[in-house]
Amino acid sequence: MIRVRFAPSPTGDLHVGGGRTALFNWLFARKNGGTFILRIEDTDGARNTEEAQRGIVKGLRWLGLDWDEGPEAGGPHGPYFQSQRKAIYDAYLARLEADGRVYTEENGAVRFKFSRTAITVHDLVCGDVTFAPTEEPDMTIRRPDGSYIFHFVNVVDDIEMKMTHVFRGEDHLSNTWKHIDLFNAFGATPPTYAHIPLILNPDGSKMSKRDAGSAIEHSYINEGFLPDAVFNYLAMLGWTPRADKEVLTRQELVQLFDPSEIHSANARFDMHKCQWFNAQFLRAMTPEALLDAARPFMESQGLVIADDAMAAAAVFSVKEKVSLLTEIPAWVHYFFREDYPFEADVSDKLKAKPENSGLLRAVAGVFAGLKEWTEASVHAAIEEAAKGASVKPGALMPLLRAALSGQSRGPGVSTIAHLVGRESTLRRIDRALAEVC
RNA sequence: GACCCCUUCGUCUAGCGGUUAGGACACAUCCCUUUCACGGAUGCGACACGAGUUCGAUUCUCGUAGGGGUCGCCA
Repeated sequence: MIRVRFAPSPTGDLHVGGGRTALFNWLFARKNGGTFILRIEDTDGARNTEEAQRGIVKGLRWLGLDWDEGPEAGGPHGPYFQSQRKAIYDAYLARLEADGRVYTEENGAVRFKFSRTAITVHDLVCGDVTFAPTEEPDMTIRRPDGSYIFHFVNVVDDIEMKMTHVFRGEDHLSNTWKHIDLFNAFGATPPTYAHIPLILNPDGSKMSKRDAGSAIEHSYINEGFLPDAVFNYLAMLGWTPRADKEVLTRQELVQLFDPSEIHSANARFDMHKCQWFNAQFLRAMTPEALLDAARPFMESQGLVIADDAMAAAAVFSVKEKVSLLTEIPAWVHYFFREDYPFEADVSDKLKAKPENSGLLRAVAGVFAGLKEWTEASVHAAIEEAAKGASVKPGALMPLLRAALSGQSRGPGVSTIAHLVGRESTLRRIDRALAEVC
C-alpha cells in the first residue's frame, strides 16, 4: 500500500513550489490507489500561526488536492501537527540515547552522531546519488527548550506514519543522507525518494515568496485562474506526460503519471503559458460553469446580476476573448448597466459623420417593428436597415456596437442586442443619440 | 570554500548513436472577419564549450564554463 505525504510548514499563502510538490505526491497516490497525507510541520512555534496554516489548506483545496489523512480529515496516525507529537519524539530520542547515538551539549541542545559512512540515496528522479562520509559537525536534533528540529521529526514521522515514498523539492537532496542516517539508526527502512526539480523565476533565480506568481491565493485564486488550468500547468513544469496533447484533465494526468518521467533539471516559470492553459480551460466551460467562476469577479466590480441565464450567455459570448476571469468584467459590464461610459474612440467614431444619427434612428425603427426578438431576427433587421439606407452592414455594425456598449470591441452586435432585450436596446440607442451624436 | 543536482529554440520540452533536430507558449506576417478575439497557414528560433569512444555523436565518457541547491539550535 503506497503512502505519501505533503509536509509543509505553515508559512501563509501556499507557494507554487509547494503546491507542485503536493500535486506530484497526490498524483502518485491517486494513480496507485495509495494514501495521501497532509502533515503540518509546525515545530518552530515562534512563527507558525493558525492563520498561516489556513493559507496552506485553502491553496490545496483550491487545487483540488484532497488528503486522506491529516488536519480535518483525521486518520489512524495522528495527530498530524508536529507541535502535538512531542511525546512520540521523546520516545524516539530515548531509543537513540539508549543506543548511544546522541549526546547533550552544555546548553542542553541534543546532537545526533552521524555514522560517518558513505550513504547512497536511491532516487526515482536523480538515480543513485552517493555522499562520501561527512565531515560536517553532528546534527542538532533538539533545542535546549526541548523542541525538535526538522530533520529529526521529519524522519520520525515518516517512520510512524509508514511513508513508502517521499516526493519533495530537490533542495532537500543534499540533506537526504542525514535522513537516511537517522532511518538506519532507528533500524527503519527509508522510503523511496523522488526529488523533483525546483521552479525558478523567468530570470533563472530561485523563486521565493514575493516573486511574481509564487503564491497560490495571491497570484492565482485572486487573479482569476481556474484550478484545473494551474493544476495542468504545474504538473507539466518538470514532467511531460506521454500524450499527444498538452491540455489534460486531472483524471488524464492521474492516468498518465509516471514518476520516472519527471525531469531532473529546474524549470523557469512562464506566466504566459500558464495563462494560455487558463484560456484553454475557460473556453471549454459551459455557460453556467463559466458564470459560476466569473461571478465573484463580476460582483467585486459592482456588476449586479439579476438574470442568471442572460448573465451566463453574456459571459459565454466573450469567453474566447479573455484568458483570466479578472478580465471578464471589463468585457461584459454594459450587459448589466445602461449608464456605461462611451470610450473616447467610440464617441469620436459616432460624432465623425453627421449621417450616423440617422442610421441609428433607422435601425431603431426597424427594431421597433420586429415581431420576434431573436439573435437571427435582430441580425436580419440590421441588414435590412443597412440596405434601406444604402450602406453596407459593415458600416452600420460599428455604430450600433458603439451605441449599445460604449466600446469598439466585443461579441457580435446582434448577440449584444438580443441579450439585453429590445427595450434596453432602444433605450441605449436613444441615449447614444442624445449624449454623443 | 566543500559537496550535490542540472545544461536542446527567449520559455516549457520531444529525442534515449545515423532525424531536413519535432511540438507547445511567446513573437512576426498572411488568411478568415462588423470590432476584439478564436481559428487556420507560414516564418523566426536551439543541441554551452573542449577533448575522447565510435564508421558516425544532441545522444556515451571525462574535463571546463555556466545555472541551481545544501552545508542552521529554519523547514
